[in-house]
Amino acid sequence: MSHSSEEDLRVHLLSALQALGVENIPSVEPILEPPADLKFGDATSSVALRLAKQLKKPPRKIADELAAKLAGWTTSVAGAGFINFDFGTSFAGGTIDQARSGDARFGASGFGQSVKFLVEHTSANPTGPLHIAHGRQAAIGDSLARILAHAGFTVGREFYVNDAGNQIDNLGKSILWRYLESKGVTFAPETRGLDEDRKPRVFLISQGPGPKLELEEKNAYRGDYIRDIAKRVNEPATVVSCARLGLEVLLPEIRKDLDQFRVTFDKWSSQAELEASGAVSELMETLKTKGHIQPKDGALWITSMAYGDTQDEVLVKSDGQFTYLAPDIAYHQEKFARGWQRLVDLWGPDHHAHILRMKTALKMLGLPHENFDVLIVQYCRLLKDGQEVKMGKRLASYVTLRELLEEVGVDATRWFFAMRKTDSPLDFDMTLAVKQSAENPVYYVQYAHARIASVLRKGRERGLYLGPFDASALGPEEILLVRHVRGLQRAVERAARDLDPSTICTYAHGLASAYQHYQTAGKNDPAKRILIDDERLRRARLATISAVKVALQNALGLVGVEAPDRMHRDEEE
RNA sequence: GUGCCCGUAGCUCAACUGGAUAGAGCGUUGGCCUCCGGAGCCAAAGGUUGCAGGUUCAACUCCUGCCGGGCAUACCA
Repeated sequence: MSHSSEEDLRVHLLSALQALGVENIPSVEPILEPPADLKFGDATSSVALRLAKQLKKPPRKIADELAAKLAGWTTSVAGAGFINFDFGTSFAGGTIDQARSGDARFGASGFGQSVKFLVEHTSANPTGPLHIAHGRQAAIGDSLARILAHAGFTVGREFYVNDAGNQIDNLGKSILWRYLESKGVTFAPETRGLDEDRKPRVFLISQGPGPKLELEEKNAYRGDYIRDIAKRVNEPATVVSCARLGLEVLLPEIRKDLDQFRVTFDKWSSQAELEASGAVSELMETLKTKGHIQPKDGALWITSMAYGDTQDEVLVKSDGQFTYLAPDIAYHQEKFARGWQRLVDLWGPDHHAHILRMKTALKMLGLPHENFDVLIVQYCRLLKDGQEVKMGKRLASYVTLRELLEEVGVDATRWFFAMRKTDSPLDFDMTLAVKQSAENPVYYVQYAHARIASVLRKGRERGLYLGPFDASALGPEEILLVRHVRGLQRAVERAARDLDPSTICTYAHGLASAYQHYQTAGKNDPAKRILIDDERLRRARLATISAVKVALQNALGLVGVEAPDRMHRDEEE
């Protein structure tokens, strides 16, 4: 019982291996692993399987020999030759203490070694309200930042504001268009030339006297919010002044939505400011000096193909304007310059092809491109009444994040977005989420937390003692639960390593399920009730479930979901 | 054409980077509330992990080749 840590076991196991005459131990690592199933024990080793060839003995025989040399440890040999270790009740008791005293920090880890890790996400064009695809990016990006921080990284969260470029010009034109309309100016469509798809380009042209405005129809923002902003336009109205007004109105709205969604940022980086600082021009000079720029057809291209990219791309258009790529490269260069050691961006699937381009550009600049990752957050299909709702910023009808939150709530929305791997498309069935909200998986986890809170509450109401406990009173059912609790740290580390918040959802659901099973067992068997008369057992059980409560609360917190102490079902009909 | 991603139960997805009997939810069928919250639990049914080879003690996982699907391949951002 004196041996309680994995480190101790590892040391013993190593000497046991040497005693068996094993050479080159690194070749059979890992010698200790988490068990495939928690009922097997606290740790497991499959070295015997890997040593069979080297030692020319059957795995089970090797396992038996190893186990015999591990005096003081509770071992069992199972399956093809696995050695399982049971660390006993005092170890479990220690985990409970850690959970209860660690509180919000429980499950944290030194995995990240304080490496400075910057998460850039959402970065929606400030040309309209956030819609569902942005919501998914925000949910995943924010959860990822929370997870990385818990895993021991020093984390920054940044929103890149695309407040320069064509789309801002189109925003200004769209507002001016609606403003002029409200002043009685009429617009007539006019067809001119062909676009890249060989379809006619249609322009809206202002008629009659007064200021002239031409707006390509497909570039027009048409939402009602444009009309609302147009009502606030002051003279003299220009495309530039309208664009500025649009940004002044829309950015705070975006911020407000994200705030309500429990998503916060440390910095809002402005593309316009970046360009004004001269960083983009400097970047162009650097690339030219290094010989990575080539003029073609009046434009300036980055010769990324020479660095293994699949194609070159334009940085400066023939009209002298930057494409989005030039400032974006400068922005990433700046992130490293500000001291961030690892970068992760969350992008929409339409940016897929640009991952390689950005990595190549960073490589050309001599920056650590291997420390730059992009998560493609796949589109989210919104279903309503069994029909797919078409989305798109330039369509008049789409569902905004705000509308979604009003109908479904923050908790369910955040969970739903985080529960799937980022790279897989997601079907969000709104009708189901609203009408049958009780079946949403997030409630299952929250319910487990509320049930624990309820039992603890009952205990207090009856004046029962909830303090220190005797770990030796922990039974197999409690030990199993505690092993689940202890798994939080590992789940956090995995999620951080894979940059995948869904790992936490899977973990939380598993823990909730284990708890529901545990508590329900007491329904059929009074000897298994938590609030049992036997004080020694009762204290140990209350301590166990309060540790489960901490783990559930922290796991939910990592994906931005609240852990309520009470839940009330809305009666239907 | 090229480059990425994906084929696992009727449906939506897991499977802790190569380990033990491939697991959950929804749906279907059958049980469980005088009792710590039934938003729950238990049980049944449902699988040749797209196909064919290969690597090895061990393959959903790695390699090769097919088949099928998705996305991307603008002087837009």
